Amino acid sequence: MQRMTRQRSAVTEVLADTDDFRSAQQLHETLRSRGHGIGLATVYRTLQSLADGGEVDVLRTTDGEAVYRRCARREHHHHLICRGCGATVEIEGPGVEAWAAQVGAAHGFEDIEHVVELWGTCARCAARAAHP
Amino acid sequence: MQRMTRQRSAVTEVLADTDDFRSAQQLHETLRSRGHGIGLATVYRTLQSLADGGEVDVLRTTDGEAVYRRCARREHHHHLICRGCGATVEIEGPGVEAWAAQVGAAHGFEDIEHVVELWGTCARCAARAAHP
DNA sequence: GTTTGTGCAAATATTTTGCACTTGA
DNA sequence: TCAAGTGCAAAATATTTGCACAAAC
Repeated sequence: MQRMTRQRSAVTEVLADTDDFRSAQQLHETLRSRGHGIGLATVYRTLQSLADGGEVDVLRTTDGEAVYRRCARREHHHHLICRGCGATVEIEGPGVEAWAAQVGAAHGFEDIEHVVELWGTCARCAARAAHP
Repeated sequence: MQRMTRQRSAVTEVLADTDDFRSAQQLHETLRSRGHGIGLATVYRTLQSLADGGEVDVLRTTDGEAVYRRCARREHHHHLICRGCGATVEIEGPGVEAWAAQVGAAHGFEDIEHVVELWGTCARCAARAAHP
């Protein structure tokens, strides 16, 4: 129930080529520029399916756009992301998982999920901003 | 440079009446139902201005909608939010601030900002889901 | 009286969906 | 074969913006 199509492999290939979080639109542009004919809707559908399968991480930028990334670790983890270029570092929050579950339970909440992400400006982008 | 209009006070009043995160659309509906004639655009503009002034907290739901809430504490803090009804509990992450700044700096990032939010289903919503 | 705020409608932007057509297994 | 995937255009959402008008100070 998951066919390997030309489009699906093109998407995973592009995702494999970068370490950064990218929006569906950006990925679509990249795909087109590499000569793959692919519809924007298909990019969205594929990303959603990859996300459902846990093959990519999804998160929201501060202005609500969804960004995607294939992640090295399959276990749940967190990121430090550059607002300027999307460069990403996988990080781990010591004890975050346990803390989240415990705090949630303490207030009678179920199905706890936590969002822990760090945003900043990476050294390169900071330098570029300093002397443009 | 910040006039107190009928609309602005209506918005802050509604925000004062709830402890939960609410979307601009929900707030607009509430306002209309209370008889305040107010445009949706004005609700958005007012919320943005309140957020800029640090008078309300803004965050994004998993599906990208912005939700707003007037918060008890002015200092930066975190929340445990019910996906069902928006009920919110203010929480504190012991050492989160320091941890975020330190991790960011360790990777050469500047202007570090962190997003730490817990989402779950509150007891009431869980019960409602169990026997509808 | 001037400047800021508002309403409405139109513009943006992002993501989803209906449907006829392709294609992979 | 034939269910699952795709493209395109249209729809649905969420939010922003231009502009004429109203209101606050």
